[in-house]
Amino acid sequence: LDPQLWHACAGGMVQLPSIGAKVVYFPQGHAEQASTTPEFPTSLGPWGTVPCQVVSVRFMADIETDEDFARLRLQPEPGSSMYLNGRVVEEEDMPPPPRGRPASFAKTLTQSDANNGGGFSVPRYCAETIFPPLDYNADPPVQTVLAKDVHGNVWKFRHIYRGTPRRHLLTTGWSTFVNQKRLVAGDAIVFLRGTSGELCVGVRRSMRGTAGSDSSAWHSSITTTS
Amino acid sequence: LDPQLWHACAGGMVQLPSIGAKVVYFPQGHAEQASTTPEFPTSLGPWGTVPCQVVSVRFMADIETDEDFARLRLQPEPGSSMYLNGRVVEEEDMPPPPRGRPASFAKTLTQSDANNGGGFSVPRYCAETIFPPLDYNADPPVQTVLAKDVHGNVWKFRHIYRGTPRRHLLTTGWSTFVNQKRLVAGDAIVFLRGTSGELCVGVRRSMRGTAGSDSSAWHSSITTTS
DNA sequence: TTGTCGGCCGATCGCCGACAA
DNA sequence: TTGTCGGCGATCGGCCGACAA
Repeated sequence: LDPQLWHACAGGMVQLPSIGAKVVYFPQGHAEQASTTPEFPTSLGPWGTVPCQVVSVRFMADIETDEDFARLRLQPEPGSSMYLNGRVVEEEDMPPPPRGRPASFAKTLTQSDANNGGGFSVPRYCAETIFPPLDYNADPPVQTVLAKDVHGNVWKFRHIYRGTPRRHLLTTGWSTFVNQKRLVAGDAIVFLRGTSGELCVGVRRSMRGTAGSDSSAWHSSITTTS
Repeated sequence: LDPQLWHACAGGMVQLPSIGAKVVYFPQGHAEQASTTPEFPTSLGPWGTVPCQVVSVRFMADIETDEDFARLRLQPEPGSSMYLNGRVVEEEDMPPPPRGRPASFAKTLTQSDANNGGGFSVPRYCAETIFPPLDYNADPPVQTVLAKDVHGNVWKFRHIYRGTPRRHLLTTGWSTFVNQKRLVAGDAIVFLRGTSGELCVGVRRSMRGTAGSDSSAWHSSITTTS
């Protein structure tokens, strides 16, 4: 999964430790998610913590909801009571953290965007900087836009520039996308132009609703050490 | 669950032993359904069987597919190696097996029945003997038919007698039923008039399709002794 | 008697510009 | 610049009798 798209969907508040970073693992954070209370070794660190080192980071997304999450593999530090052995673990081939962020744009869906029968009102900035260039000499200016989601599925949208005053809209293909992704007003959509030039699309769901559901409500159990 | 509706859905080929009947249990039959191979006591009866007596029979239906099944509680016979003790087990309050079968009718759905946009062509015999009496003086003769499924849910159908030549049809409400129950051509529908006079409806799905699925492909592991 | 078909009518979907925030 | 609305044309669901198996 493309780390750029992952970060664009996760939002600017989300920061992940790099490979090799020293972190502190709170088993209690995971235990609160478990259905049965697990047993912990008695001698842990202060407040039941485990000093660790990040050995791998995987960017993933829920197959159902597209919800972003990351799987971090941790190696307990030699000094800790949880230290197992010094075996070498595989590192994922991950591009160096991009300095200049790729061109991306996020918009929270309005009622008109989410309503069936409506299209998607594309903010001008998004259409002009993220979407493929549109031939404004045509009447009306129209093109087909292809965008790949986190699973690699390609979605097809009709992008038209029309109305008085003129505005950018996604029409045909949009309602299918909304229905398949089960988007509602308040959810956000992310468009991103990758370094390879291809257009990607992601979703970020609003908080209300799925609390108590299966795959939601995960909170980080890791804190980065200074 | 009404035993009459259960038998109507299961079909005439299905016979269940009565309470108190002597049966032979084949653990191997169940073992083939298990994900892991279970361990059996070494000294079973011939071919690994267990002589038993039926102590309870429960008529049940899958909450998702309406598929009929029965739960039989067995007591190993005192002579068998599996005999545990002589404790009394509860008997379900079950009406005595009805001698004269209640009025019921089953029809395999045609393409026209299962197609969206189509209604359900009611065989004359079913309409005249199972459905509530229709006022043929009205023009057209129309009534609302209510039928209860295995879960107690009530379904509403518009029953009309029309066309040239005249025939009985279910129109409004039918497509909703087909969609909710996910019926396709080849599946069967059962109408039954219970002894209390109320109309019931059940489904019997065709064999092809769900093989390999979760709740299907159960075969009996019990044989009645002579 | 009843399965399938085409006709037809109404409901819904979805594209459009008008307007105003 | 863009969110919402009413209009309206295309499509679809679904009720109908005709016809034939």
